[in-house]
Amino acid sequence: MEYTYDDDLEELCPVCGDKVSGYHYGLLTCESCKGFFKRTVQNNKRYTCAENQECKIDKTQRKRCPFCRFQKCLNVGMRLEGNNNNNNNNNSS
DNA sequence: TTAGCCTTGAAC
DNA sequence: GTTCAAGGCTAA
Repeated sequence: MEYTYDDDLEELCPVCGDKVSGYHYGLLTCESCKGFFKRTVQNNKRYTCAENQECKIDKTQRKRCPFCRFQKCLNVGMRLEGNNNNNNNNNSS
């Protein structure tokens, strides 16, 4: 058995770093990001970053910066509707 | 407002 | 008929 989950594990959200529950919106994300992304996009939520929109999204700061969290969601390639955002991510099956 | 769990629908 | 994903609802 190899315990290589020390640096980065494939079973972690590329957004917040929580444990993924499965494929959501085209990416492996956690239930939190799923509900957050849905609530944000489906309700046309509008957040504002108090800094430079470059906050580091972690499991502790993700709740502090919903704007940067949502930004990262799109940055990793999440899409709710037929929104096709051109973004290339390194993901090989 | 965020996270989690449950239910329903679609695809295979 | 079964499996996976998305959506909805509830709880903290």
